[in-house]
Amino acid sequence: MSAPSQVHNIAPPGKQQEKSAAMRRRICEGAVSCLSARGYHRASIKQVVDAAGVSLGALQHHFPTKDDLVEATAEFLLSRSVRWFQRAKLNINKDKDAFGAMIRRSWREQFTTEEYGALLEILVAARTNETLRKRISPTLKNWRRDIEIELRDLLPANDENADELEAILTIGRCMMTGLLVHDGLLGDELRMRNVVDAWVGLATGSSR
Amino acid sequence: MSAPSQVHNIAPPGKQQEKSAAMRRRICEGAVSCLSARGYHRASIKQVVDAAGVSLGALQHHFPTKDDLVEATAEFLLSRSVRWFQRAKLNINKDKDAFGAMIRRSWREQFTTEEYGALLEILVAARTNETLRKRISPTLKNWRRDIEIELRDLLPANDENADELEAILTIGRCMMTGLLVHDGLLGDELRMRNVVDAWVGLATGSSR
DNA sequence: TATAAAACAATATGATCATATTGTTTTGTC
DNA sequence: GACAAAACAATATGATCATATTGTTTTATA
Repeated sequence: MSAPSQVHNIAPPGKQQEKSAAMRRRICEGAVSCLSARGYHRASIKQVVDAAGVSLGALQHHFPTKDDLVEATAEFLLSRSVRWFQRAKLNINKDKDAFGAMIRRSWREQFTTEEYGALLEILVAARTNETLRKRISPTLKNWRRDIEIELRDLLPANDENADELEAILTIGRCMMTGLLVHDGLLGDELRMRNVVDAWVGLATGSSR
Repeated sequence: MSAPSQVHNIAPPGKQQEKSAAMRRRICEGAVSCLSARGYHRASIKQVVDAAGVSLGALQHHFPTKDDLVEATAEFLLSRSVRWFQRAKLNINKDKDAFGAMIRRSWREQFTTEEYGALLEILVAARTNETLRKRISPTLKNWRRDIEIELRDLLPANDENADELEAILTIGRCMMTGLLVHDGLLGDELRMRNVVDAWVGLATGSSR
């Protein structure tokens, strides 16, 4: 039962671990640009290798299967997204229309990006890939929870129903995702911005 | 300038054309089930051939390339969707909450179906496939226009702004699409229904 | 500094992909 | 019923895919 050497396992952040983490980040970034530019079904391991500028062996060492890579990329993207919301919240003027300002800013800086394009590819691919779906579901739930924690108090206090507040946040998130799928395809960016504005109006009840 | 034989081109709907149309429909239906079950990147021509129970040669005769097949499948799905809305509108009680009833029904019978799953795959694939995107964009625009025509007069007459009405319809459509991507993945159907209900509440202003 | 494991690299493999090719049957028109 | 075109069918081809295999270098610990 005694394990005296385990104390060494706690914090030896040697060169190897740093390099390893940097390599994993680099590969995930390559996967992101591949996924967003070419889509899931054309983002091959070979393409990721070329985009990241690493060898196939290196990628395989860190991510033995494609599902491993995609899962890691999803976690990479979702944790970055949470950090974005945490940082963005600090810069928001909480007095007037904090919620609207945050939604509009997240549309610009979160949804209409390469990163979210890659995430969309992963999410849609996971719909028809049970293995992948099971692997990213917990991460996805945590992401949703963490973001809702950040956004919750930006809406005017609603004593009616906590569920309604959560529904509003879900509608916004899903609406912007669908906007990318439907109208992003047609490329009418002005129209999309107007729709986002209209949603902010409805959600904050500015139209009475 | 005289073209006496052209009169024959107007309506010779012989056996061949009927068979051809039936075959195309059959292949598209096979493509739909493949796309929704396996996703775009795993829905190969071979899989479609097996699902539709036709030969590879037959498929190739009607759809020489995969893009041809996918484009035809998109048109097949979108025209069926428009017909659904036209039919559904006839059965709606126009007096009380016609809009909400229609949205809820379309969620059940349009969005949470194999057909919409297939369409979602095509739409997302088109985001990263310029050729496909250009081919289905016109059809997609017509679909949106036709559906908005059907839904427009179900909302309480809004004299404020015609754009706002269009925005509400867009938000609903995009929200339900995003709901499938985000929450459909997690499989919480009750939650999704609640979100749709919450949206109906917001859109029709029942929460004041 | 010896040694084992981690990290990276290059090439090989078998499966699957979209599509080309070639052949056969069915249909419409004269 | 001859004949051309449309419709369908079977097999072939080259590319690309994910991953297996094998070899080399770097790092950490003893």
